[in-house]
Amino acid sequence: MCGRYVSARNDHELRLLFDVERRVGEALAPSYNIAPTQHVRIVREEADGDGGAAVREMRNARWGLLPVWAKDRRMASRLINARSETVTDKPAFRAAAARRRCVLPADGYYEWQKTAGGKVPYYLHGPEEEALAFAGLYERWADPGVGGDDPDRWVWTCTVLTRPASDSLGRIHDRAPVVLPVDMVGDWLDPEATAKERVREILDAVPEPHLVPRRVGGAVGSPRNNDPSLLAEAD
DNA sequence: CCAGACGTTGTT
DNA sequence: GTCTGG
DNA sequence: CCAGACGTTGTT
DNA sequence: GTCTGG
Repeated sequence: MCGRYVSARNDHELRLLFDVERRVGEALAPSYNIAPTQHVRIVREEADGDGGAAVREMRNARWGLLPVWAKDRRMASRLINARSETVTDKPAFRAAAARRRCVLPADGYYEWQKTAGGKVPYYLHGPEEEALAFAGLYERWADPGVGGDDPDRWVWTCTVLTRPASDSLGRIHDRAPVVLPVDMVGDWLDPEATAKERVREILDAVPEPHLVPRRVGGAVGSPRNNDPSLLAEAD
């Protein structure tokens, strides 16, 4: 699965990598230890009302989806992942699966392998440390505790899709994030693709990612630790 | 009809 | 919001 | 995901 | 043990 990840490139590099036309909101610092509920960068497309090309934008969102009906923020930390097998049907996700798909730019993610001796953290990353595109969903949640004219009323939230882990990754953990190949990002973000069958078709076409595991130190456990040394191989 | 859930992971 | 369970 | 808290009363 | 916060 994916409960902690790394997105260490700056806004400028991500804009180039993901063909982002506009940046909405303030730049976000790179992070080597993103935890649920924190702000992350997402890439999405805003449909052009006149049938023209959609505008691809990058903005910030909180990690942990809040469906429109959530009464408060507490649900978010349990909706950090959505199973790709059922995402088009589950009440919490299906509206977003049809109309609010996004990508979460990443470099890799952390996974804790359960062993007899305890939990062992790994960092899983792309070959050649290439950038990854996690398939995600987002929502705009109206905070009932904030007045109707306050811009803080609208909270953008997001979640990462998961899938069964491939055999090699399965030795560490049985679920993995859905990683989109570069040439599938456009399909995933297309706001015109709203049919459940089309969304399923795209997901079913995502190939198994080739990710490289690296054992890392225990410091990654605390979200307060956040620097490049977290990625270093442990002995 | 209204009330209550709506999710994932992991562990048992 | 929408579905399920009572 | 892991880490860290987990409570009340009353007073400032 | 279980929930909340990051």
